[in-house]
Amino acid sequence: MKRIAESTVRRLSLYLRFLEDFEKRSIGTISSDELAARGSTTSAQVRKDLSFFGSFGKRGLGYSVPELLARLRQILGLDHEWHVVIVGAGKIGAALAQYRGFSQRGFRIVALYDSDPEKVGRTVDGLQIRPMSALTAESHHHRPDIAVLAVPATAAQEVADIVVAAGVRAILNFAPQQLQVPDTVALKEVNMAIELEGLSFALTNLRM
Amino acid sequence: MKRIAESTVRRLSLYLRFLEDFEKRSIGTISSDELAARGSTTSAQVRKDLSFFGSFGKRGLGYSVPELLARLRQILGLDHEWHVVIVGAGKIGAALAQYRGFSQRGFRIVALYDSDPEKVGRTVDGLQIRPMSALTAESHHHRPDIAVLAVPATAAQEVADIVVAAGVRAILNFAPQQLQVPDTVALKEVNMAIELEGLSFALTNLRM
DNA sequence: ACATGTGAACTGCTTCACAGCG
DNA sequence: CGCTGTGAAGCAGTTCACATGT
Repeated sequence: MKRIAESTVRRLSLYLRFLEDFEKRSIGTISSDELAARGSTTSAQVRKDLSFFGSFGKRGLGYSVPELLARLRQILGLDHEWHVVIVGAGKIGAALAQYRGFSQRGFRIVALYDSDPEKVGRTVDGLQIRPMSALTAESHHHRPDIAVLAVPATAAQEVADIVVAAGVRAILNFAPQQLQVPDTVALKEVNMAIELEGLSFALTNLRM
Repeated sequence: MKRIAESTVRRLSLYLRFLEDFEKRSIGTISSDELAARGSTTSAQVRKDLSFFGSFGKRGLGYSVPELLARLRQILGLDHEWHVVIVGAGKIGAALAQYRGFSQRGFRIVALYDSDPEKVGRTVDGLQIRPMSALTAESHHHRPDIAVLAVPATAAQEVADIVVAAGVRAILNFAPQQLQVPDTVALKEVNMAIELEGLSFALTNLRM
């Protein structure tokens, strides 16, 4: 299979959301034009994105909403449950643990870790915070697929090494620190300060 | 001035961080090669990125760390303070309000709003939560440049319209909802569920 | 001699435009 | 006839390679 651009995958996620909405409104068929209008893209882009994975539409008619929905879930790997561990039970880690959007799409949070003895043992949304030192051993049982890092920048690389050694194959990093991981591990960085700086740049350079 | 790619701006933010680190370690001069090694990019990329804004280096030598630092701050618009309002004082909004990374770079949080009367009046990190209904009037006083939205998806567009009408010219949106704003307003979307789905895709399609 | 700054080549994503099929 | 699926064209971002300046 050909390599798929990250931008394409992002759009597939968006199409999935729009289709869920169309399904809720009992719309059975949708054209690439209508899907495009909902995101801010073009019908050609929609068709091209989907064409990497097969031919799901009917010429002259469009796409069956339930069928395309099922296909997209399958393509994105959302047709089964993923096990997620969150490392760092500070404000952000705790907020993520409680975020409904995750469980809703089959991301099951199997454990929450923190190295601070003060926090260990407390409960967040029905999940007891476990000591960081237990992560490796408990991973044999939980078999996490994805680790979400919400730790201080200074600890991030060390934690990343630990979760990778524990068998995690994907990392979502909220720590403001560029991580190094083997290229067998998928990595996404979310850096709120960098987003704000992008806005600062836009404010400084766009207008005025 | 030529249009600058978003990817370029992101890298400038990274260079800024690396330079701060070099400065802390009292390194006075740095080559594009050394900067590139720190991010995961190439020296040509570093030089090209900087070349959009001028010639800051000395041939045969490299870049002066303090000088390039000052230039980057200026380019990114970080040489003065921005006023930020946060809308939504739930878990994520509260976590953002307390996040040190913002104030550290000159983003001053001037107000925190919520429409829930239960939350209004409480204090988060020294900031009293104000009722959403007060946003427009208080904006005459606070003059916010940037709004951070941490509200439910269903409220996001309505809130965006309100803050735009109140004079905000940049929005950082954490709500899982694609926003429509006039093209005079800069917009960044942070969607954690979409990042996770990108990892799910990678796990499903990379290996196996 | 060495590292920058930059046109030129290249790579890859997006848009176009139309043939193909229901 | 309408809308998909897709090669081809167009465009934007990255990499190359070297002339230039210190």
